[in-house]
Amino acid sequence: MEKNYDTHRIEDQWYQTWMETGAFHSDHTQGGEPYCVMIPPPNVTGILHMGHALNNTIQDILVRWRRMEGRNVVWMPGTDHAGIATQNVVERALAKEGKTRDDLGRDAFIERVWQWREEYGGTIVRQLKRLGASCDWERERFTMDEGLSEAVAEVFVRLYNKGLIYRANYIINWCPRCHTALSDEESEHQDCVGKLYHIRYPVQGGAKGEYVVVATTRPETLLGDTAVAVHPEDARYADLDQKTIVLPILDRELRVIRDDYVDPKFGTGIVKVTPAHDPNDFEMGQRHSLEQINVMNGDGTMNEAAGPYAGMDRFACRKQILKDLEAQGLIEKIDDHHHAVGHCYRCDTVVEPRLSPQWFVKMAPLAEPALAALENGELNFVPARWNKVYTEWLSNIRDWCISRQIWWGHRIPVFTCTACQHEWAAKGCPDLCPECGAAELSQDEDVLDTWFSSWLWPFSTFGWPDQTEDLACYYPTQDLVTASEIIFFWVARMVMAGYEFMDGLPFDTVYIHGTVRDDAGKKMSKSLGNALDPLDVIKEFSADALRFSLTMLTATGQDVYISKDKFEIGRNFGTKIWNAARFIQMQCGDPPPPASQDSGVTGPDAEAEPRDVVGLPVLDPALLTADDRHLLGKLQQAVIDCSAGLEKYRFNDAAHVLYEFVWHQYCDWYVEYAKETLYGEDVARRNQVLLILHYALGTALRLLHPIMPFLTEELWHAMGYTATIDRKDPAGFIMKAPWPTPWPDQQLTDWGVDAATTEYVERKHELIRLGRTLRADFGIVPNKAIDYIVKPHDAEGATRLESDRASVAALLKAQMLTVDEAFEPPQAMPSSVGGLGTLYMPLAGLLDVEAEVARLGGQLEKVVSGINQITRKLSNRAFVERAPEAVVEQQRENQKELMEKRDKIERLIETIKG
RNA sequence: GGGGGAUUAGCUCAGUUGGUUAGAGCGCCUGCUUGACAUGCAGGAGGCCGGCAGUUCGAGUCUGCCAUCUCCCA
Repeated sequence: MEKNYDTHRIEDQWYQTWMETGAFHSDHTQGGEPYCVMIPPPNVTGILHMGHALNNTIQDILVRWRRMEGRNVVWMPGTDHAGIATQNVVERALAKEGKTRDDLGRDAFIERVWQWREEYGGTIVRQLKRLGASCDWERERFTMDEGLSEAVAEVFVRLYNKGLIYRANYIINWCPRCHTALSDEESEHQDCVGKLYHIRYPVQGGAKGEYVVVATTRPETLLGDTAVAVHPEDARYADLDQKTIVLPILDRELRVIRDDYVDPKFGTGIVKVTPAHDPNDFEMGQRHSLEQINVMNGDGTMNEAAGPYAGMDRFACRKQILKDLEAQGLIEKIDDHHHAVGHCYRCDTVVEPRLSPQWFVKMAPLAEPALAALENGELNFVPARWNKVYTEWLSNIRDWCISRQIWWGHRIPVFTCTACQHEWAAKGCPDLCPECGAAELSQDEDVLDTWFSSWLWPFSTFGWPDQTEDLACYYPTQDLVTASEIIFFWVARMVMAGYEFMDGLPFDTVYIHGTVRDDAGKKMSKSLGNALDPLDVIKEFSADALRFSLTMLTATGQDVYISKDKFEIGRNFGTKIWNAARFIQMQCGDPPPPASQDSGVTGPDAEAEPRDVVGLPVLDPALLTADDRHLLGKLQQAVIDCSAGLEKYRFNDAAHVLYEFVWHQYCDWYVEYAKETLYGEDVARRNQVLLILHYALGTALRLLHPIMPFLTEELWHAMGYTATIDRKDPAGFIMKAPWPTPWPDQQLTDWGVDAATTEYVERKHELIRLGRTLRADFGIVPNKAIDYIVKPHDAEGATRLESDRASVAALLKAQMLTVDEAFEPPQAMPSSVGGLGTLYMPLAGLLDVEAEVARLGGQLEKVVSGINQITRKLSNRAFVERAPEAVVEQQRENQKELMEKRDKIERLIETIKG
């Protein structure tokens, strides 16, 4: 093995091999319980960002883990057509050529978008591959594919015929830049400091100069006012009921209406009503049969109805109108005002509420089963707090505006007969009117919201409306992994579609992960310029490092704060594992492995026997030391804890378990103990230790594979843990190896892995640390050989230590280590008290008595404060009486132990003082 | 305005149903080119667990209020 491993070559090579061998593919003919995950389809215009990296790392962990467990796994990949975003991108490209989409015409423009997609649409998919995502790429889908388009049309026609789709003149969110309606979810509210303009509206027929004051944040909309409103019980304006108001500038006569909507405490308690430009005013207008006057064009300029302002941009108009009102003395005052303003989620333009004919889906009937799914426990969010968010939204659901005034997307399949005006929905391209048989038909010009195809993703991707065998096999899927931002956009709607069209929910668990932020807590975004490009991180650190670091740092559902140096965690860990493996291989004396022809990546010698690290290791209990047993116990615990972490979606816990086991238990302690044996003469012992080293490494590699797929696959082969020499044989892939399971208790008992041994080794570690600290405290360089004496506290410790002397001596770099239960220091010497015994470090020359007393005094202080705490508890009668027996007993034991330790330290101090 | 989340070591964060003397990584200090690894090894310092009440034998953990920061919805 090479001293440093070439991450990029290895990662590229393994991904290619996995792809070539179809390792990610499965279908209904494969055995095993199905396990299916639907990728949240990224936008085809998208570029991989850290959010994607986290999202897909988590999915890949789940998928690779379940695959190793023997499940029949499909991870369905694909992209969505991102109607508005993609159209924007292509329009921008056209603009550079000095053209608009209208110059091309609808068909040519769509052709152009497809071209763009062919050329650039694969970017994010390639990036996901760099990350190591084990998607079933043979199944890759696109929401504009023929099959998915058919599903969209099928669904539209069904809902239309059921009466759940309707067209209405309604106030929608209009993006004046994209020239299209947006759904409520696509209009993002941002807090803005605006102005609240208080404007005087003269009263008709009142005293001269009588006026009322209305407050508005959008003065330009007053041109569309058709009434003013007050609260029905607001006595202040009782005299207004018989009067009318004059709209400034246009001199339109306005009715005074009374409506509950008006908050008498806000502003002056009187509001202007603009039914065509405000959702609340629209509803008031409905209730009072008010005229709707649209004063704006689709591009945000004022139209003819705006009179003198026709043709001006809405914001220019606002300025001018204020100027004009000011000139007429009609501005009462202008206050600063904080409010939330809708912005287009694609282009960040201020959204304009606008009256226009749009298509809607009636959501209430669809929401019912989706709500029930949560209540009856069929559906679960992890973490559970998202249950409430989902429930709230569904309980107050509003109809979904699904029409978009753009060209790129699924065209609304509604046709109108020119002859008889019959309107109907149909799949495909009907030739004749079903009513009158005329051939002159027109199709609705609008296209559907992109999410109208995404909400069908869990079944349309398997060929629905055809009842395919794969659909029957994999639907419903199991886990959905996504971010909270799209619970409304996507998750809830998929559940609704599942019940409506598949008679059942599309997945049972929704894991919601946090948002990736920069280390200042800002959401990472391209426009803020704080984005870390995952591809750069992969280049600098490796995909494995990116994945491990993200996993380790992301606590369940919490936001994760990232900066570049965080990825050192994963890189360093990878290096550590590589070197541990390299060390073991060096001990085996295997001839240097030959470079394979194509990749130059090294593998095991063709002559070498494969090493089985999957089956039960054949260990001779008579040859096992306490350290061996301790490690086996720790390995067992790591297997249990790692699986438990994954089961509970606590990926950071799983990562921590593996990090702690590999780095600290395996490398820091076991490998160091092992060196004594490996460099020694006892061949039987040596083989035993090598077997454990290999076995533990092999098991750790399998546990790590879902998080760090590349490094583990490479080492699996380089270490010869596969039965096949051929690196392209899937049977030899770690990704196909079985997931480690705990040994039966009896096995551990047979090996002598028990609590007493584990505790002994923990205490031995403590003793070694004490010895090293003594060294450090007395300025003795680490490699200077010195003597130590241990005085064990009891006979059992004495026996264990005596037979284990060599291992302690080695790790203490001791020239001689004496175990002596009766030891009494002939002179004052540095010492420390541990759980196993008292450790002495004889020093040549005189000891600084005062300094040593102070040092031991420090230790004593800690112990005494511990005793005080426990004693306080135990002397509390209520505690002893009411706390569980086991807890009290534990405290008593701790107290006893600490007191013994205190006594020993005190005696040491006495001795030294002489 | 409604709802959620956060507040623990200098920094970034764990801490699952309340129960050992509260942990990790990074950073910091000291010493090490020890025959896997300086992307490393050994040792060390560093915490009134945001504040105030309450429940309890016992609170970082549960409840209420307050403060600060953040997100979602209107």
